[in-house]
Amino acid sequence: MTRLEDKSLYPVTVDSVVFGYAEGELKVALIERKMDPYVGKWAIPGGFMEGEETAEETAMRELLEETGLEDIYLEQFHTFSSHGRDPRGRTITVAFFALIDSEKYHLVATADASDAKWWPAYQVPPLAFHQDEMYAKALEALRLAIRTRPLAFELLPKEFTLTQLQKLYEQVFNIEIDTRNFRRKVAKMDFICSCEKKQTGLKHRPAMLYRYDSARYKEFSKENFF
Amino acid sequence: MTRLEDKSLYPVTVDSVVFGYAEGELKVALIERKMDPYVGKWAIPGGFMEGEETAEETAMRELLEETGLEDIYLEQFHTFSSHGRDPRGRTITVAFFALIDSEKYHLVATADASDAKWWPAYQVPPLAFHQDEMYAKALEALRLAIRTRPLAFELLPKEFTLTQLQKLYEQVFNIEIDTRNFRRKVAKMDFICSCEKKQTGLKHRPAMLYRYDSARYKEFSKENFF
DNA sequence: ACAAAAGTGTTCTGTCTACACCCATGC
DNA sequence: GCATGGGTGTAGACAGAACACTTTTGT
Repeated sequence: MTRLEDKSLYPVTVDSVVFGYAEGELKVALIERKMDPYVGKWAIPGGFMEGEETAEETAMRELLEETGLEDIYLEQFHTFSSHGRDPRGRTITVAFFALIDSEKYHLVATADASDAKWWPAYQVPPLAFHQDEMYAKALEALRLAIRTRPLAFELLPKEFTLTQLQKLYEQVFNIEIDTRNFRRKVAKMDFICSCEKKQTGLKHRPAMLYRYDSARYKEFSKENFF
Repeated sequence: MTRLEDKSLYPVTVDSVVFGYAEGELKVALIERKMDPYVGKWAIPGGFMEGEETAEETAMRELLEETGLEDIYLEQFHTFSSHGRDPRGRTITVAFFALIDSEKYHLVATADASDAKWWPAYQVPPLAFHQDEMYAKALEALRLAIRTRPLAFELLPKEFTLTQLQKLYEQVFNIEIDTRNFRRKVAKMDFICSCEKKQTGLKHRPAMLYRYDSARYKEFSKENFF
């Protein structure tokens, strides 16, 4: 039986591209690096796998350490093994995207980060570690995920308006959607159901609130979601 | 600057689920293990990343070593980091699926494999290393890839008939397709074009041969392919 | 002439698109 | 009453589903 110790061993890092949605805009959480390499540069949060952790555990730990985010939807989208990404040497990087209702959480810079903030998803600064390709892939993966599965709701509060949902799709896919056609389509999806109450405290006509019902979704089975 | 040597280091393996298509059936290439662990069991071909290889390079090297396959379409679909897959200890496993016209290549068992053969994709034996979950994910990834991108052609010879293409879709998605509707749909895709010649040497009416034109596909841009 | 697979059209139904105005609320 | 965003219907175009017979070749 071959021994694992005889094999090449590699440092493994886990990065998480965290998407949020606030003020009608798709956002991404980036941290400003406190340490070398790339001190002072903006980067996708992440860090080294340690001990017996799985990649998912590393992702959650690093997010908590660097941004204060917790209890967040995570999904793996690619593993990078090319050279030249980290000047200290080659790493294997498992990349995740994450989704969160960013109105609810503000980012807290801790540990390795000197700052952490939400950036507009279509105006990100140049990233450390040549993460620009990773970010582009994350956006693609986000679009695919939201087109094929009911994940848009992870970016919204539990109770949301149809206008919020529509604006979210418009942001994610960078398109304009006709309101009437959109609402007709949503009406057919009976897992998006009315809370039978309205917004309050606004200076205009209040909208009906809706919620996503995951149990009802399971009955419903279509190839494409949006 | 932190040093990479201070970090936890992990053995990395790369596995490739190779799909083929022959005799009107979707197939998968498996190897019979020559060595412990799981000696004599069937497994997805793969092995350890070595030295400065990227994951793609490892995948190609292992495929050549274990099955004799070369020059094959490869695409990453998931990275597994859970415990309990290898009795020797925890590994990080980057998984690929691969596509090949399996009529053209016969498998050759070499190195770590005592045998290598094409199995019907819907009748695979129990797999070593708890790879059953990996195989299920690979099938899902294959379906997604073929639904959204023109990859079916990787499984066919350069020149193919529409009946072959239809049967391939039927196999991959486990559905029946109406011939007339299928052909009408294909007719609209002008990147699937006639070679203006027919099959020869058959004992029945010969079919027109078609080919995939990737240059024309690039013009054509639809969200879903099939 | 027969066996075997190739190839072909029409109708119906449901979904997508385009498009403009009235409604409810706070101030 | 006005500013702000919420909410609604219809007609035409297009795409997907259902369905059965004729054609071409080799033997």
